[in-house]
This record gives sequence, structure tokens and C-alpha cells, in this order.
Amino acid sequence: MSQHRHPGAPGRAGAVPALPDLPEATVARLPEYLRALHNLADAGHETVSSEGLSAAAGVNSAKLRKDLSHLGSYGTRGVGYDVALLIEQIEYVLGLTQRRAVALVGVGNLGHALAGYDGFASRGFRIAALLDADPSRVGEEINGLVVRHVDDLPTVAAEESLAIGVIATPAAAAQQVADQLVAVGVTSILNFAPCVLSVPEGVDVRKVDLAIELQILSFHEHRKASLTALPATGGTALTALPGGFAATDTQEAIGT
Amino acid sequence: MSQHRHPGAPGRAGAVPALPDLPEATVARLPEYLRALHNLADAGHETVSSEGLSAAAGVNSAKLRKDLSHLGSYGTRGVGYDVALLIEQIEYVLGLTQRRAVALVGVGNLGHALAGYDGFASRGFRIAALLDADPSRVGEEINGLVVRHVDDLPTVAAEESLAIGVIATPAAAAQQVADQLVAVGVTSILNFAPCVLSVPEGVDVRKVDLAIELQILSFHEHRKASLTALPATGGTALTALPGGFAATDTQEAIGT
DNA sequence: AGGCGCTTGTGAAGACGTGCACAAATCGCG
DNA sequence: CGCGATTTGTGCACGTCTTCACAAGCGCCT
Ligand SMILES: NC(=O)c1ccc[n+]([C@@H]2O[C@H](COP(=O)([O-])OP(=O)(O)OC[C@H]3O[C@@H](n4cnc5c(N)ncnc54)[C@H](O)[C@@H]3O)[C@@H](O)[C@H]2O)c1
Ligand SMILES: NC(=O)c1ccc[n+]([C@@H]2O[C@H](COP(=O)([O-])OP(=O)(O)OC[C@H]3O[C@@H](n4cnc5c(N)ncnc54)[C@H](O)[C@@H]3O)[C@@H](O)[C@H]2O)c1
Repeated sequence: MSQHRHPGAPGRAGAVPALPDLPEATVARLPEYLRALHNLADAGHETVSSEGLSAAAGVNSAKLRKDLSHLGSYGTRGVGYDVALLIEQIEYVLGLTQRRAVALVGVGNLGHALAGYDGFASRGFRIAALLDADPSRVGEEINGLVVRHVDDLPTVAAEESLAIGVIATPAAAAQQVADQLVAVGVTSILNFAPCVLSVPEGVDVRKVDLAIELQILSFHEHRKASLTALPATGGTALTALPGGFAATDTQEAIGT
Repeated sequence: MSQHRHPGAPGRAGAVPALPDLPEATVARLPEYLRALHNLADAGHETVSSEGLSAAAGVNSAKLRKDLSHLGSYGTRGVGYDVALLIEQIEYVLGLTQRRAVALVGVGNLGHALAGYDGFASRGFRIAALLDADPSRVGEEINGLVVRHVDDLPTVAAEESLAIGVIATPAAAAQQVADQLVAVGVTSILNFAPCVLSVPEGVDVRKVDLAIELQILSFHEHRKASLTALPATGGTALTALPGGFAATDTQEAIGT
């Protein structure tokens, strides 16, 4: 694992932007801000304060300001942020100015739902191909796209510049599919199969695992239950939560 | 820190042995370990070293040991961990010893896929009810369960002790559904709708947002592209940043 | 019994992320 | 034109997470 630290990189002078290297935590929040901004834009707002935007995105306002400052932001003191401009900035940084092509592999139960999901199109992506290994599924048309055989992947990749591969096959097939995706040049993979993927350096994998999310919630349920179950005699005040946990991905008790 | 009592071993059902409060990052990894352990158990392994398990779960071995040490784990130096015992321990801590009832609200495109997903059952959960607001969907049978109207939620909650609510409705309806879930006593929610939910203190919300995942991947694609394409002559000359990023939830380059 | 190799558990150090609090900047208005 | 109200951008301190490195413990083999 090569680790390079690059402190300065202050070259934010140009009108057309250089890519700052953002903290990963910031990158993970930018999409949230973007969604909130789109909502605000639709509602007719032209500017928004960090307070307002952070509330809409469900984060702390100082954190939001720091995040935006990382991308050399364009706020105006005393006023706030220009909604349209900020949308443009964030979309640029996230690389959404080009509509990225997504290949979806595994058109089963989940794959069907994904194929029919309009959130792809509305958030900067385009399903370029549906692929499956099951011959009886090949040829099926979903949402205007015909399912092709996964072995056609090289052909598909030749036709389109695939940016992202989505794996929605059973876990047993996921590694093989990942290898096939990597072989045709895909360097970003979203994996729905509950398994760890091995990929070469330079390839990014993110996973979505429903059961993991549920189990994390289960832990907190268990914990909450074990707190309430404390004997009343001498029980410590449990209304004042001991800490409250805020996880990377957990929102709790967002006030109204 | 190690005057640990056996939480796990024999007869632990009665007195709840005050759960250690684990670092949130650890909690998020326990399900991964659990899955890896089940795979190992199925493959016939009786013990596993931290090295082996961490490889199977895709994490650093020191991290794994520290995680397990937090739950007062019982590894044996020179040998490793007892697979069956560790499974038991983790399942206990995660609160999976009781099969938790899940209510799924919104039986549309995605909801159908979730309803048909066997990963619920195999990982400690049980879909207790399918709910929807659309009268034409009510009554439909999916996987042995009949879709009920979302307004029946109080009745359902009275029949079953609901542990977790899953929201798979459009974003516009999500807040209202969340309120309904909270009203019947649900304190853990998994939200698939792309929006922020407001819930009272003590209620946990986790979200799964496909578009966010894709946009994070897009960022890395963009960044990788801007690194490889180093224009020599003017243009949008970008600062040449060396690579290497590792994210909270991103695995990259797991060697073979 | 004793030594040896292997593996756990953890102290310590450093990287990273968060949130407060406030100076600097900007606008609107008298 | 200056002043007060407002809001950004950020220095700083603190908490959390990660990783290294190694002593302590365990089992096996001789
Ligand atoms: N259904 C859900 O709600 C859900 C939720 C979370 C995670 N998942 C995970 O998503 C994955 C898919 O779930 P599903 O319910 O859609 O399963 P499924 O069995 O309905 O669909 C899997 C599809 O993948 C195809 N496939 C199998 N091997 C393939 C290969 N080598 N190349 C290409 N395609 C191949 C199959 O033909 C099938 O169409 C599983 O790993 C599951 O654990 C599903
Ligand atoms: N389909 C996907 O692959 C996918 C992926 C990621 C996220 N999502 C999100 O998941 C959600 C559902 O997506 P979908 O594609 O299944 O949409 P969908 O329109 O197919 O299904 C939504 C269902 O929710 C029901 N519903 C609406 N209002 C309700 C209410 N107040 N109470 C109960 N039920 C109500 C509708 O009757 C419908 O059956 C959306 O928010 C979507 O953005 C979907």
C-alpha cells in the first residue's frame, strides 16, 4: 500500500478548477449536500446558508462549511451559498458532468428492481447494459434495455465506455463477475452480493449489504433493551443517554 | 481492562450481562466477521487465526483483534479463535439470538425484491409484515405473506413485537411512514428512500442510498482520470496528485 | 521439562474526523 | 459613509479510529 501525503496543492487559482484531494468523509457527504441542494433549487431558493443546507442534509453546520471549504467553495459571508453555483461545483467535483455508463450484472430479483430504478438517470448515471449468465433471461427486455449474456461484456465495453459495474448476482458468482468487469477495464464496482471481492490495485469497490445494516440496527436495539431492562433500584438515569452514538452512516434524533 | 466476565459461555439467557459499549466502527465490522465465520464454519474449520479471519473479512488483522478484544473475546494464543464460540459471541452481542421481526413498508419495485430476499431469514431476521398504501397492492401475496394496508400498522404492532422498520416508499412518503413506525414503537429504521428523516431521540435510522454510492465511485473515477490524463500543454492542467485513497467503506486492492 | 514457534491482546503513536468559537467579510440601511 | 446584523471560513482542541510492534500466553515436539 503506497501512501502519499500531499499537503499543499494550493493550486486553486485557476478559473476552471483543479481537483483538490478531499477527505474521504467529505466525499461521502457531498452527494447528500447535492441532493439537498436540488431540493432547494426546485423549491425556488437561490441562496442558502450553511445552517439551512446543513439542516436539509442532516449534518452539523460547521462540518458542512468545512466540507465546502475543502473544495474552494464560493460562499458569500453574510449571505450564504449560491444554490445553482454550488450544485455545479459539487457535480463537477464528483465527476457528474458526464453521464457515466453503468453496467448491471445479474438481473434477478434485485437486479430487476435496480434496472427499473429511475434514481440512476436522475442522479447522473445511465444504465448502459444489463447482463446475466442465465440463458433464459438473455433477450428479456426491461425498461427498454435488452438483457445480454455476461460473456458479451467485452463487446459491451467496446461499444460503450463503462465507468461503473454493479454486481447483483449471488455471492458465489460475484468474484468471477468482478474479475470479468476488471478484465474489460472497469475500475469502479458497486457490489450487492454479501462477500468480499479481491480486485487489483486501482480498482474501487463499494458494497451494499442489507443484512449488515440490519444487524447494526439489531445491536442498537439490543443495547437499548439492555439499558431499559436495568433494575429500578439504584438505576442510573437513562433518560440522559450515555453519549449517544453517531456513526458514519447513522443519523439519530434529528430534531424538528 | 480485562477483569472480564464470561458473557457468552453457559446459560447466559437470564441476567443480561451489561453489554460492553463498543466503538461504533467495531459494531459496523462485526457483521462482516460473522459472515466470514459462517463461511469458515461451513467449510469445516473449527478454529481460525486473526490473520485468516481478517483476510476472509477483508480487514487488517490488528484491527480485527482489537475489535474482538472489545467484546472480551476468547481467543487462544498460539492457536486462534474457536469458530463456533466466536459466532455465538458475536451473535449474542449483535442481539441476533432472538429472531427480530421486520416490517417492510412500501412493496413496490424495490420492496418486492426485498420481500423475496432470503438474506433476511438466513441472517437473523424475519419479515413480519408487508405494508403498502396503495389499495390495489393490498391483499397481494408475496412469498407467503399478504400485503396489508399501512394504516393497519398499529394492529400489526399489537400482534408482533416489531424490532425494525424498513422504508421502501418514494421519498415523498418516507417521513410520514417513519412517523407512523415511530408511533407504534419502532425504534430502528432502515431507510431506502433518498431523504433525511426526522425522528425523536432514541430512534436509530440507517440509510441505504444507491445514488450516493455511485456518486462516491464517480468521484474516484473522476480523480483517477484526472491523474492519468496529464496534459503537457496548458489546458486544464491539474495538480499531479499521487494516488492511494482508502475509505471508510471502500475496499481497494485486496491482494490475492 | 524445557524450548520454540505461533498467535493473541494491547500500549502507544499517529492519522483522521468533529465541533466549538470567533475573526473576517459582506450586505442592508439609516 | 459607517454601523450593526449576519454568515462564512478556519484555528484549535478533543475524541475516535487505525496501525505498528511486541510482551505474554499457549501448545507441541523433543
Ligand atoms: N433481493 C434483495 O432484496 C437483495 C437485497 C440485498 C442483497 N441482495 C444480494 O443481491 C444478490 C442478488 O440477489 P437476487 O435476490 O437478485 O438473486 P437472484 O438469484 O434473484 O438473481 C441473481 C441473478 O444473477 C444471475 N447470475 C448468476 N450467476 C451469474 C454470473 N456468473 N454472471 C452473471 N449473472 C449471474 C442469475 O442468473 C440471476 O438472474 C445476491 O447476492 C443477494 O444476496 C439481494
Ligand atoms: N428500485 C430500486 O432499485 C431502488 C434503489 C435504491 C433506492 N430506491 C428507493 O426506494 C424507494 C422505493 O423505490 P421503488 O422503485 O420500489 O418505488 P415504487 O414506486 O415502485 O414503490 C413504492 C411503493 O411505496 C408505496 N407507497 C407510497 N406511499 C406510501 C405510503 N405513504 N405508505 C406506504 N406505502 C407507500 C407505493 O404504493 C409503492 O408500492 C424509493 O424511495 C427509491 O428512491 C429504489
